[in-house]
Amino acid sequence: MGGTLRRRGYKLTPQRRAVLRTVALSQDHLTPAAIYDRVRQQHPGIGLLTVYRTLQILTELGFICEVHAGGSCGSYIVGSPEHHHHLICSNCGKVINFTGCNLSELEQRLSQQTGFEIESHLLEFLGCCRSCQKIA
Amino acid sequence: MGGTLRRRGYKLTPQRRAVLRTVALSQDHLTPAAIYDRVRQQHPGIGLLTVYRTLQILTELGFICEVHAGGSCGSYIVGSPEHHHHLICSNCGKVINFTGCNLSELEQRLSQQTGFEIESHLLEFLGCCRSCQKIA
DNA sequence: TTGTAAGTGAAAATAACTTTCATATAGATA
DNA sequence: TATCTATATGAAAGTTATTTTCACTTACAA
Repeated sequence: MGGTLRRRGYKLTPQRRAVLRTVALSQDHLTPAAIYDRVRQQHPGIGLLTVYRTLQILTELGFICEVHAGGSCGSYIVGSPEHHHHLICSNCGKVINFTGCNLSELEQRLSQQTGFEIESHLLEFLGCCRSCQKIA
Repeated sequence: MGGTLRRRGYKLTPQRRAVLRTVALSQDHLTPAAIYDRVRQQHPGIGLLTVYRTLQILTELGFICEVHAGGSCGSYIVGSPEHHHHLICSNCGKVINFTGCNLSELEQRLSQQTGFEIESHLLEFLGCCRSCQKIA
């Protein structure tokens, strides 16, 4: 983490470490406010503003990802540099990362049909995880 | 529109008609505030609150869709009852609807691998439309 | 035509996020 | 290791987005 930050001109501060740690330790996606609450338990002085700033940088660097499906807009989950997507439990918020979306064929078709130059895609699945199925 | 609303216990008011009309006439995705501004030109008395409420109902009924990709969270575009997805121009915001996402194979694989019961998916492409390519 | 469930708009409240700025600190460099 | 400076921090205030409450109004079923 330190290396990646420094390479981009950012510094590795205890606050940033704490924010990433908090997101990484959570199974489910968290809002900035929820992250703030958790980080404060270990790091009482931190400001919500620092959390916002840090989330932005960590997203930019690919350490974390924002999720959208199921009203989760503006929540964050730990990420990985490789291209991947999210499968989100609509009940408990648990997120599973997966790779192999295989959308290049569809992208080509769309590009041909519309003349768009395709840059990226957003793909998320919403479902009910095994433990929530048992409860329901 | 009226029939669908009534069937669900909603009423067809001039405000609702105006909001849908505004979204439907736009090529690109609009925020609630932008919709409010446009609707007000034809319908000065309308409140922003009514716009919010209407957007919620129209989304629920499938007349409009919310888009997410490229920081467009909380913007709306006209929709259609059939299953479809969006291709969004990252420059001008223009949205094209398309069908045939063909994700059932991937859904099955994920379901098997994770035990999730998959409910839905969110798929959006971001690109640069033909007219914006010329300008750039 | 009338009754009523649903809808509206105003105002205020809350939530989400950003700006500004003085102070503090990571970490490069001497 | 000490110093220096670009970057980061936190407090406070400001802005934007969204929701709640409530008294009044209206669509539309009977």
